[in-house]
Parts: sequence; C-alpha cells; structure tokens
Amino acid sequence: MSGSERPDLDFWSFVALANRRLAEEYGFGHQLATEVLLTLNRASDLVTYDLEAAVHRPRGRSWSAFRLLFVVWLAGPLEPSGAARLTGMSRAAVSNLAKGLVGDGLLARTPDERDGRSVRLSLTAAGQAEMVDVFREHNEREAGWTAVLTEAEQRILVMLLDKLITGHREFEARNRR
Amino acid sequence: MSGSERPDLDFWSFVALANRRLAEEYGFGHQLATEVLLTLNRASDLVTYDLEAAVHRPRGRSWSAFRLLFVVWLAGPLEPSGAARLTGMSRAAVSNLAKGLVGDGLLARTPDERDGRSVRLSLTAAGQAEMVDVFREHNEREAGWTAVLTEAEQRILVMLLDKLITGHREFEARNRR
DNA sequence: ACGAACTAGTCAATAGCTGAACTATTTCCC
DNA sequence: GGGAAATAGTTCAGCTATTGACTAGTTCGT
Repeated sequence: MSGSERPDLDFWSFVALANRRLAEEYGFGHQLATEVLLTLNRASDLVTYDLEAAVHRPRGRSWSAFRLLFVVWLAGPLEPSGAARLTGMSRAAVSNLAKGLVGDGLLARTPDERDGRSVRLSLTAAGQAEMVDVFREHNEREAGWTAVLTEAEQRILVMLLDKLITGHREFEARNRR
Repeated sequence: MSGSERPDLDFWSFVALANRRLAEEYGFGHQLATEVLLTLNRASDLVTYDLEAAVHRPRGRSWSAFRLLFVVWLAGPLEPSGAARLTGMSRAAVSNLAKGLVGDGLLARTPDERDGRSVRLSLTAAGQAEMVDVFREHNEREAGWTAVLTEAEQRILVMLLDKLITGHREFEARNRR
C-alpha cells in the first residue's frame, strides 16, 4: 500500500495523509503543530504569490520592492535599519533594493544631519503618487482574499496570529537569559 | 508631525500606524484586509526563518530541500510535478533541488515504467533515516511555536486559514469561467 | 498509422537574498 | 581629549529559486 500511486493528491489531502502517517507510523507527538504551520505557510505563500503576480509584477516591481516602499510611505522618513526591521529583510537587502528605487526616482536618500553614519529614506513625489495608485489596486485584491471571512473571523485570525508571534517572542526572550 | 522621527517603531505599532494613515489620510476602505495579510505574512516569515535557521541550516539543508524531502517522505514515490504541486514550488525548482539531493544520496530518481517522459522520486534508506531524525527536531520546534495557543485556538486557526485558501480558490474558479 | 497538440522534465540565464568583510562615524571610558 | 569598541550602511561572493526556452515522449484526431 505504501508504494502505490497517489496521482490526485492535493494540498489538503496531503496534510491529512501526513497527519496520519506521522502519528501512526512514526509516533511523532505534535501533529497539530505541523498542521498549523503547514497551513500558515501555505496561506501566506498563496496570498503573496497572487498579489505579486497580479498587482506588482505587471508594473515591473518586485514584492520586496513594494514592501520597502510601503513602510517608507507610511512610517515616514526612515533609516535603512528601521526599514529592515519593519519589513523583516536584511539590511543588505534594503540597501540593494533602495539603490534600484533611487535610480527609478521613487525613493530619496538624504544623509542624516545628526548622525553622519546614517541616512534617511523617503518617498519622492513620484514615489508617493505611485504608492497611492498601486495601493488602491493592491488593497482591492487584498479585500478579495479576506472577503470569504466575516469581519469577526478576520479579527480572530489577527488575534491568533498576534498571539503566536508575540507569545513566542516572549518565550524566546525568557529562555535566552 | 509627519516628518518626525519614529525610532522605536516595531512591527505592531507600524501596523497600527499604517491602519490609521490609510484610513484617515488616504481614505482606503479595506484596512482590516491589510492588517490580516500583513500579520499572516509576518507570522509565516518568522516561523519559517526560525525553523530554517535553527533546524535545517545547521545540518546543511535549505528550507526548500526540507520541504521537498518532506512531501516525498510522506506522500510516497512521487512524480516531480506532483511534488511541485504539493510544495508550491515550480517544476524547475524541484528538478534543481532533486539533482542535489540525489547527489547527496537522499533521493532516488527512477524512470516511470508506464510513461517514458516521467520519473518517480523516492527516499533512499539514508534519506528515510535523515527525515526521521531531522523531523524529530523540526517537530519539537514547531510545538514550541504553537504552544502559546490552546488546542482549540490552534484548530480555529487552521479552520480560518483553510477557509481563506479554499474560499478564495472557489472564488477564482467561479470568476474564471 | 501519421502528424499535431500536449505534457513531463531539464537546462540556461537571471534576479534576489544572506552572511561576512569593509568603511566611516560615533560613543564610551579612562 | 584620545584611543578602543560599537554602530550604520554598503559592497561582494555565493547560493537558491524562478522564468522561459528546449528536448523527449505521449495522446488524440482523422
């Protein structure tokens, strides 16, 4: 039975199969954890891929470039290290991306007056205009994704994900001392 | 006020700030959708990065390589295209990864008897042993992440993410006709 | 049974990310 | 005040994954 064909396996039946085999054949103890994280990653990948392919690639922009522009747009002039923190990218990635976006005239890099090592990233007028424009489309498509959940469900989802992130960070901090 | 410094901004206060500005200054209508998807991506990135850095990189294995081995391990001998579907990667990515893993002796590639174009990927004995071993550690760390949620909360989370994925796929299918 | 259309897998070129080394500035401390 | 340690940002080398073109094999229609 184990070597048989499974031509019609999709993601969900795979999760079910994995659950069963991990528990019954191998005796691993945390199947629900695996299921949660498998599903979490799948959902994130699908949404991200869809938004990038539908909204950003057609305009010649990468997903990462959008994320960087997004935080600079909304969090005002920002140091590269701050942008890296908010987006979750490395400082090197921010530096490389910013180089391209400055070249395209969307981003300005002005030296910090108080700290000669530092630099502030801000949107140019063109960058501001592009973000207002592109985010309209982005936001509509986001709404298309979340529309299958009620508002209450969406709030619960945010709350649970928040708990996952925050709770684990506290756990880490406690164990690192 | 808009050009002032925000040195202590973290992810959560950024989300709050973004929410406020998108609604009040720009009048976008779907802030909750943005919040849901921002949080979803953040959670997925954090978990994935943590598991890769803590469990897989130290053993010289990439996140993608683990994902491929994982589906081949549990879904039995599998065609590359099936593995691509289950992992969400491109067929080319599977092909490239498989090349390396065959070289490392973890994966076997046997030609399909019925279809001369096709190929079956399966774990070698070494690959099987490595998966049992590495998944023990992986699963423990997964459990460390989800432990901050009760079992009921974990089930709700899976259910909501499931609804997000499945509901949207149906929406897409309906609109594509 | 033959050719057209389709499908599976691989290859080549490219883009993007990471970690590590490097430069320039600032802060700390004696 | 002066030198050591710390910090901000950039650059570079290496790696990974993706897209698109290509090859080989299969299926379907006539």
